[in-house]
Amino acid sequence: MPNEQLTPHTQHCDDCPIRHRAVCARCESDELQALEEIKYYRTFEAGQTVVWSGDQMDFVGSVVAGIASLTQTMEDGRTQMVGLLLPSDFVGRPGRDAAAYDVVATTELVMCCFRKKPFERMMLETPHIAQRLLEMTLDELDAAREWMLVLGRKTAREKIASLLSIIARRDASLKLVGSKGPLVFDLPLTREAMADYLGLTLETVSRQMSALKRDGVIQLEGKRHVTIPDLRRLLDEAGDDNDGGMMI
Amino acid sequence: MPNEQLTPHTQHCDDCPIRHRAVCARCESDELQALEEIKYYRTFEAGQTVVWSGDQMDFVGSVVAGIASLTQTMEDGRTQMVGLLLPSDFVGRPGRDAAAYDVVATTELVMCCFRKKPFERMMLETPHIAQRLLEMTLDELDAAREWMLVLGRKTAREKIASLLSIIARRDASLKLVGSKGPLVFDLPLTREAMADYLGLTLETVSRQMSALKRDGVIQLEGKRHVTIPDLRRLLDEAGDDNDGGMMI
DNA sequence: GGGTATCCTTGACCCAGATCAAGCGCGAAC
DNA sequence: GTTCGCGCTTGATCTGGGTCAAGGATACCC
Repeated sequence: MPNEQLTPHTQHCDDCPIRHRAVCARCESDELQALEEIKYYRTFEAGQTVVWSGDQMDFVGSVVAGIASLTQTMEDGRTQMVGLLLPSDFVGRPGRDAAAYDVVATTELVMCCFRKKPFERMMLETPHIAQRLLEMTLDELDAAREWMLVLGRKTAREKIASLLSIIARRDASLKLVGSKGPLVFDLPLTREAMADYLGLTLETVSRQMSALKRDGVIQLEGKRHVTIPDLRRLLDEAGDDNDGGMMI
Repeated sequence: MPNEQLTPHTQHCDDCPIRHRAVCARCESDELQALEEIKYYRTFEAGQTVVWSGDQMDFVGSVVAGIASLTQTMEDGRTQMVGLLLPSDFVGRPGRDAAAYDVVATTELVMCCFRKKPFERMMLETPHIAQRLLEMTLDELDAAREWMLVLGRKTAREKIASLLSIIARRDASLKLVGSKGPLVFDLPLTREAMADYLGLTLETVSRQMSALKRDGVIQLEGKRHVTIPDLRRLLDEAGDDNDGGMMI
């Protein structure tokens, strides 16, 4: 049963929801047209694997709607999520054949894919694409490094608060909500996925979520619906010196 | 008292030791000449800070010799190293004014700096530079993600083994040593710096180094001089499924 | 209605690594 | 020589988060 919100975007770049944020953000209309010729859409259900680490990848692409995760696994089964892919994020690496990570659809997912070879050719000819990809990759590198601080030095409580504030912020930015008033959103991750992202066990995630609820930092309805009455407070709990200015 | 090895490289790009690996790797000779006009060298002593997080940065540049570290600090003093910058690695982000991290010289350090504004202008005109920077940034992103697995899921012993194998490998690649025979190198990091990189305390680092020595995985002369009799063994200890093929 | 599967919570206990503390080795300064 | 300081090691103890185990809540299916 395909979600109504997810199906309409399978046509023209002009009315694509990620038009101004994805790799194609800087493209002129003729460049878009060229992209349109090598693109195709794919959808995945929650839980489906998009690519397996080590597999041949003959496409790269953008997340149009939904959330995917990038995961690394050790032989003994320990796993670490190394990236959360939100709408407009880029998947795959031009110039590389095999996928370096497992990519899994965390929610229902729509991707705009480009055949790899033609895309690589276009990158050489179209500076606008390479420029935008560089910018996005630098942003991701910053995010990865911020996450290294979370993984290496923060307590379980701070880790949870960090994750919640990241999700709250990007949610507010998508909904274009001002920074005033309580933030409300649905957690797109299971407790286990949160644990994999934070380098914790799911039991610890559950306990700390309960603790933050008990202390009034968050409110929970059901297991997934979260209200943040005071973002400032949450950011303090996360240990961020950051003032929470929506810097997107 | 400047080190003999470090001074000679302050002249022409042609005999620069990182000519074929740095941002300039793909540049033609005319492009190099343009770069040469906006470049200057700076040297730092071990322990000196190159830039403070948040400070205005009016240059970007490459590490020519020595090692620098990228560090993030929380208000309460907890610190996490988020990158180890080796010769040819790039420092700074085009299009950003303020430094996002502290950059500290871990050993004596030589940097080839470019004035930021002219460099940014060149990047737009010279695809070879932007292309190479993209490639390097993607590599760094992979390294950061590999490190997220280390920080999030590995034990102290595995963390130490992971760090040693990274240093051993890049050292072998610089010295162009074959993968046969024991690897020998000097640790460029104090125990405290290792701890900051690995998300551990320096006591734990010390204990695990002693344990790896006791178990014959490494040999130590003094505190810094390390011999790896069997790289395969070290990689097993690191929990890497990786077969250690020198992929540089 | 009952069965069962998934996701989550909570409790009891344990252990890897943090913390606190003492002391070693060695080079530099005097 | 002695003293100092720094980087490191090692021991004793503590504790945050892991592990093991037992349910609870909700949804779906028969």
